[in-house]
Amino acid sequence: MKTGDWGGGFVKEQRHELILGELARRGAVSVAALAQRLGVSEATIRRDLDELARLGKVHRTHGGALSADPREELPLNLKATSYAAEKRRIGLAAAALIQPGQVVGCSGGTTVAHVATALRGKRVVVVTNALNIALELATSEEAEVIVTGGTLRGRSLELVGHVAERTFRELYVDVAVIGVDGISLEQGLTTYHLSEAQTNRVLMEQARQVWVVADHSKVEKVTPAYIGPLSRVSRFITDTDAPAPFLDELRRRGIDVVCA
Amino acid sequence: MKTGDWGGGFVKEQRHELILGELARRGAVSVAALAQRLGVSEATIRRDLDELARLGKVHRTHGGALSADPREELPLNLKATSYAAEKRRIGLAAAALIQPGQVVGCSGGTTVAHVATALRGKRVVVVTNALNIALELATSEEAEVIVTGGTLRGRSLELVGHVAERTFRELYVDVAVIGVDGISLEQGLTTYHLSEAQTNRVLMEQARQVWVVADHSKVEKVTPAYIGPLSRVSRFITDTDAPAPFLDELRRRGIDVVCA
DNA sequence: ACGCATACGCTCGATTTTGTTCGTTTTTGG
DNA sequence: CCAAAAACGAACAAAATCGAGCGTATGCGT
Repeated sequence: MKTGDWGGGFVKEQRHELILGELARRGAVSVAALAQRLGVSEATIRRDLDELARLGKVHRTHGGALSADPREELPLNLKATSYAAEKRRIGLAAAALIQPGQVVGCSGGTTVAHVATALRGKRVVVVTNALNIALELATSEEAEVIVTGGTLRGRSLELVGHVAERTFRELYVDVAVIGVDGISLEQGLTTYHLSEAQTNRVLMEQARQVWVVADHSKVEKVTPAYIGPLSRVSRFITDTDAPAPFLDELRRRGIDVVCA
Repeated sequence: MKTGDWGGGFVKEQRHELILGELARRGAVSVAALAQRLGVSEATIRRDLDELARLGKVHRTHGGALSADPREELPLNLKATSYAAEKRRIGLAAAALIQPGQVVGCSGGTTVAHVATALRGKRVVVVTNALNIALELATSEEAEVIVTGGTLRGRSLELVGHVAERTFRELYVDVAVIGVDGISLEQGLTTYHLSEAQTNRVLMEQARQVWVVADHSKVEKVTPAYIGPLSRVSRFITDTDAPAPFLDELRRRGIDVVCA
């Protein structure tokens, strides 16, 4: 088999990652759909599912599987997130722009988690209100991690509320890396949940520079909760599929745009 | 080696660098693709991958390799902990004694993590300084989780320091569930790390009741850092292999002993 | 120059993985 | 409740991959 071109040739473990990712996002998968999506026979998918079931990671059903371990639904498995490749590049690009010794504030979200992964090995201080970001850096010898504390917001693993905001206010950060669910010329930065938006806003206020990271699917999208205006953003890091006109307009407004 | 080539002549270290780079970028590599890309035989790639695997830098698979996930070293997989069965029973027993609506403070440690797992589905408020405990409850619809914040202490996933202690002091908990590395009649409660001991002590001070959970291997053991005296403990929950004389002495001192 | 160590490619039998076929079980839809 | 359709599991065959052994080349020190 010729592997290595694009995403056609997967080894078993990659399929498992993808299956778990699909499961984390949708909660259920079907044998037929996975077989087609991954370009392998249904027998192979059944064997994969059986193996994952033996490991207790999925709950097998007729025609597919359900997620078994509730923790699998958490955004901890970075390889399994949507646009994982793009986000990885974004993370690497963002981390490369961080100077040693700087204090970096990180909001939640899987894109920011990729930034955190790329920050491992760099001598930095990371302040975050997201447990998945803290977890990414927990095994780093170099990075120091400060968690804000706060009330845990279920699936997103973000800490919000009075405790989180107060801790953020006690600290000044060189760079705030903000993950958003929508970035729009008209509506600015938005996310899905009000409490997270509020916490992010506090982080932005404490930062010398505000960097926004988001894959192209977030561009020109507006979600319910308003975080802040584009005027506070000093840099936007996205992938190469982001529409050029949008990026040009950002540049015209003085924002440094990076395409990874 | 034929050095006269183009860029195809790599020495081992260069290949290793390139493999790790590719792995960091894509998350997975295949033997065949690497062999073609680097212009060497597949046998050489296998040797490279085996060597990198011995160094713990990659995770070997059939047909290629995945980037070694450093998160696997974290105490997140409860089933893989030592004395998992005993700890699970301890967790269930402890959780059964918690009343709905109570506020529970949880320290770190895998035994306490099992308590947290058993608390999922109960309507309680959990205050904790340990990320693994917060994660166990993140998907719970019933339990509310408050994380103290603080400086992340590497592998143990505990938050310590000024922020953690201040948040604890702001709250009163009905029950503090403390995990210890040693419990001794003479030396009281001990753990391995001073900072964690200090944080646990603050939690104990804020609790109406202090429960200690530990499997039998911790009994009559003393570890470097002192947490507090047995006199503050109101209940000790352990497994059935704990030595009876020790438990009798605890009972004599007015501690409620539960063997799960 | 010689010997030695290291790195590499090649071959070949063993192992793992995958696809296919076929009889059986489960689900679905009257 | 019954029959068609879908899904399953087991068995087998083909392909890919692996590991080990062996020979060769290159570099290095004596």
